[in-house]
Amino acid sequence: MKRSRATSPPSISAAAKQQISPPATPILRQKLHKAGVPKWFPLKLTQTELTLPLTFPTGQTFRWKQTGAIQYSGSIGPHLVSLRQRPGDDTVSYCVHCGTSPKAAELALLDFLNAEISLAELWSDFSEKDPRFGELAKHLRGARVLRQDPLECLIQFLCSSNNNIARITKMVDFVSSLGLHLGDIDGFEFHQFPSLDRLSRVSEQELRKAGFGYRAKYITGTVSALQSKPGGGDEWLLSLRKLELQDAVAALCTLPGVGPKVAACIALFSLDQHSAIPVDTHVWQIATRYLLPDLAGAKLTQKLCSRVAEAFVSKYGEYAGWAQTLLFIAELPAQKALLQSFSQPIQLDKPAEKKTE
DNA sequence: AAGTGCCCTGTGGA
DNA sequence: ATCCACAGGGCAC
Repeated sequence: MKRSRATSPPSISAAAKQQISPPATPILRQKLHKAGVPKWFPLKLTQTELTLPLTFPTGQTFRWKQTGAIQYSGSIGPHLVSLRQRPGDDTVSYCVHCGTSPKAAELALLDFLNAEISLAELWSDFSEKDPRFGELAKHLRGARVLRQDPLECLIQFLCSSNNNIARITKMVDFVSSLGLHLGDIDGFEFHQFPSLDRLSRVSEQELRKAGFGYRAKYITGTVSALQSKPGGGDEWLLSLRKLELQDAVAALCTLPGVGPKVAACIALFSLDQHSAIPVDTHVWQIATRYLLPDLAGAKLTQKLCSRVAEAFVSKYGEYAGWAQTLLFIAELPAQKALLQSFSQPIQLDKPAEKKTE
C-alpha cells in the first residue's frame, strides 16, 4: 500500500504557498506536548464504533494522511490531531498537536467522527433488513461516515469528477496548502482548510497551472457563487443541514461543477443527510448485483440513478447512506480480498415496484 | 427524458 | 512507441 505523497505535488508555486494574510483570529499554539513526545488520550469510542483503516482511507476525505501503522492525522478547524489504534487494544486514542485547547479539540474530533451515532445500533438494524450485513460485520465493524466541514467537503468533491484518488489527493493538497500551516507529521504538511475569502483569491489560471484541468473553473465559480450568498457561503452551506435531502441536493446542484453524484457525497459526508446515496459506477455495480438484478447491464442514466437511490432507501431506511457506504467499503480491493474467502452471494428481496409518475 | 461529445490529466494495457 | 480507454462527473447542446 503506497502513500499518495510518493509523488510530491509538482508545481506549488512559492507565491501560492505563501500566506496572504494572517487568520482573523490568531491561533493559540499551545505546547500540548513536548517535542517528539506526544501525549495520547483515550477517545470515548471503542473499536466497534470506530476502526480507523475502515474509515479514513475510504474516499470520504482526501485530507487525512496515514502517519503510522494504524494512525491517521488531519486537521479539524484550527486543530491538528492524530488518531491511533493498537493491535489487541480496543480503545482508540487521540493526540492534539496544536489547536485552541485540548478540550475544544476533543469536542471537534467527536463531532467530526459523528460520535453520537451508534454504529452498533445501525449494524443491528441493517442486519435485520439484510442478512448480508451479518457476514459484513465480521470485517467491516467500525467503519463510519464522517461529518466533515461542508466547504471542505464541497471543494474536495469538486475535484473528484472523472478523476482518480491519487490525483484528487494531489489537488486537495494544493488547495489545503493555501491555508494556515499547522505542522508536519511523518513527512506530511498539515494546513487549516483555507477560508472562502482565501479561496476567492485563487485564479482559475493558477488552478489550471496546478493541474486542476477543467475543474479549475468549478472551484472559482463555486467559490464566487458561495460568496454572493446572503449571510456568507459558510452559513449558507451550514443551513443545508436543516433541509430535506432533496432540497439540500437541489441547492448544491446550483453550484457549478456540482451534479447529483457530487451533491450526494457532500450531503452524506458533511450535511447530516444520512440517507443520501452517491450513485457512481461502483455503487451501480453493487446495486445491480444485490438490489436491482433486473437492471444488470443497463446503462446508468439519470433516471436509473434515482431508482438506485430509492432502492437503497426503501431497503435500509433513514441511514441508507451509511449502509451504502459499508457496502462500498466492502468492495474496496483490500476488503474484497478478505471477504471473498467465505462470502457467498446472497439473493436479496427486490424492492417494492415503483410506478413511474 | 435520453443520448452524445467534450472537458483536463495520468495511467495501464493493447 | 503510440494510441486509447478509463478513472468514484458535469455541462451544453
